[in-house]
Amino acid sequence: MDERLLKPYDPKEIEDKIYKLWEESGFFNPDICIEKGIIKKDAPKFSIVLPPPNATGVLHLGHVLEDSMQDTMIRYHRMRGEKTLWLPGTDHAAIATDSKITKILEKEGLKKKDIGREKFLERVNTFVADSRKTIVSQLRKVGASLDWSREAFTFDEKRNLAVRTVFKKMYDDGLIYRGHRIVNWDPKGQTVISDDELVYEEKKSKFYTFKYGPFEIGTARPETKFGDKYVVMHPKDERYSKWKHGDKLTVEWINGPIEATIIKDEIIDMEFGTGVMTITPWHSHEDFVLAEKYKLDKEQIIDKYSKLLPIAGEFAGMKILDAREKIVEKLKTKGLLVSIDENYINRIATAERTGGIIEPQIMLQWFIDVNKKISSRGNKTLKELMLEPVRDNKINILPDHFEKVYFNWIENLRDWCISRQIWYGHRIPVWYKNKEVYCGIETPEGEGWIQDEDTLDTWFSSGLWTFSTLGWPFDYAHGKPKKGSDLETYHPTSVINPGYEILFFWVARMILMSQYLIGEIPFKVVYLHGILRDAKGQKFSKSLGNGIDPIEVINEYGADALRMSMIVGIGPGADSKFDIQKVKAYSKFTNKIWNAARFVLENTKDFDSTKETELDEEDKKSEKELQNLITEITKEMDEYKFYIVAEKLYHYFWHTFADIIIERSKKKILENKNTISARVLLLSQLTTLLKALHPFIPFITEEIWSMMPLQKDKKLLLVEKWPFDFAQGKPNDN
RNA sequence: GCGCGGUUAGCUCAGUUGGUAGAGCAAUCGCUUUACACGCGAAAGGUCGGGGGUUCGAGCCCCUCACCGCGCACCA
Repeated sequence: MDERLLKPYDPKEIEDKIYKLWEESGFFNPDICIEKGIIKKDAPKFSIVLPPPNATGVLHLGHVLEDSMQDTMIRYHRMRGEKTLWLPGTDHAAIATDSKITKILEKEGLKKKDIGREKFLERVNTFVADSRKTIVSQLRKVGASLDWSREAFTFDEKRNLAVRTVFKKMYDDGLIYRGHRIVNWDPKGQTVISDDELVYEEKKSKFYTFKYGPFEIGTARPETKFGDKYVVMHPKDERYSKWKHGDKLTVEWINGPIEATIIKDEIIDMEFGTGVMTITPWHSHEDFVLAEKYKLDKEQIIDKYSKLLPIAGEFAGMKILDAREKIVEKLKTKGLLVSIDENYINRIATAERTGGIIEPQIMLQWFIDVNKKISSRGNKTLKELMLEPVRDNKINILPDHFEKVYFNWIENLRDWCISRQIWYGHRIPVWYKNKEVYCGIETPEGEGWIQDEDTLDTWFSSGLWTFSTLGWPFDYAHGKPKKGSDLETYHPTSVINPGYEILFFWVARMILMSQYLIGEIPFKVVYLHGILRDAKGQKFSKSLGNGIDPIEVINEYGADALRMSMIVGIGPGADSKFDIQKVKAYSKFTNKIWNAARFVLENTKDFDSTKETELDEEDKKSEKELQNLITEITKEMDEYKFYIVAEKLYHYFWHTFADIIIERSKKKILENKNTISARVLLLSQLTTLLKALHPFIPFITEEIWSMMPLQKDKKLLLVEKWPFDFAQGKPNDN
């Protein structure tokens, strides 16, 4: 017997070695599989692009969950003999990375502004390069069978070209425009962010009621009220029926009298407060809409640094939070304060990445118009292009109920603000010279052109990921992928497997970009996974200090055990709790497999299974039972029910193969009765089970496979055939 | 306010088209049985959140209530 089996199972000893073996075989690359005759050239294809981890940090357990699922799918399809591509990459994560480096600099006592754009970007690039190396090595540790020859980065040369190309096309189609709109300004990060990057926090705050001429108005933000000169009420509110739309009156306000205008609009909720409000169009989204509707004046009150502007008079230059109480004090002195409600719950918008309190501002920014009809796409809007494939089931979202969530998001979608005032990211490919504006893929010829300072929302480049990774440049002139390119072969991809929290950020944007640019869906199935929490059900976070390094877990229990714990019992879209006990349990399972293999190999040495294959009745029955299981799980694999398959295999291996079949064989061998039948069955079952288990626990199955006394042209288990004959619709005979 | 999940054994969760409730972990009892004590065997544990309905039959379908979680909108 193989010496390796004499020792107890130690994953640490074999996993790195096995991964190297796989990598050296080249079989992660489908081209090599075809070249070496492993996979037929005309085989069906199966492709997944890895959701690129942010190049700001290290892999966490949530990544491992994602990677385990995808690797399981990829390995299953590769074993089915399909042209299987799993494409790796990392994400430059513009804002997240920019703010991370800014924080690191701050610790060194340096300010972004002081070191300048160029130096800053150098720092970022060094950091990102390191981070990417770490991530890549971690992915190997998990056993991810990614085709490293195709590794991409959302901010490398090719992806940058893709970004510029798409930007220009959208610009030429009039989908990208620059304009003054109300946006979410993050004073802390000093950039604009999109609606999706907001996080709302509920906070108890004071709600003030002030006298405003004959009316009483409420506000939680007195510091925005300096320029309020429009009083809005519901046209049907009888309390105010004596006032007509457009009436003017003079009211005493913070810094003296103001001429106010009455506006009647149904936006007002008569039940709320006094049923009267004043508006601040520059710093409130709803007020802005109203101001646009009636063409009202808009005036800026607060600057980019959250300080009051000269309109605030004596308060000018003060930080808004410092000014608030003082303004209230002044109004009180003037006899204009009516009441203060201390128990008001305010929802405050904050920036996801920096935590800064958002100040709505009217600013000149770049947007993508989601409601403009696109002639090259059958006069459909981007909204429609996003909606249709999901509605028409060309794209299947799992679990199903997220389709409703997706529709709900699209219905409420506004134009997408894509410009950011940070330095790290794809530069907007627009140049200015005096009043001339040039948008192009390359820098314009001639002197004096100055490029737009802004960078793009990181999700702009992420949105291109399914196709920017597959053989860009694209045949732009014909709007088609180039012949024989990866794009033609592997797009649309088969599955995308992100967490549901980025359904809008990413999945929707990929559908938008792919539908618009190449007129094709980016993927057929969206298999959403849930959030992985700690054993108590809390989110993993730095502030809680509950992070667990996956590499430490792998070092202790093995990647197989960790992977198994991430698959079993975790259905699509379901949040799950990480419990080290579960990993421990599956490390026992790998140990069990190891020992069962030891028994089988010990009892089948010098045994030629090809000679005599007659099984006795009970062994035939067992063989049939396993075949039934294979048929069952093959169907379930195709239905994305990995969480059930993994459990069934676990259960069969342990409680049927080990507990019944091995025990029965001991008796037969001991009594020297039907020993051939017993041995044949042991080998055949182990062979089938190793294959079926390989997508889930690739390391240990590969290691045992290498010791199996099978035919001479034995391949790596990685590329062995899945034990089901799809042509005949029944399990393979071994 | 609109919408979506969840509530099943002490814990974590499965439960496919409705047909006498399942797994893992934990806990109990007994085992050095020659692959494995990271083991083996045995037993124990649930009125499937409450109420109502459809059905010969409901964890599963319908209605309703409660609690937990999430998304979106409003928030003067």
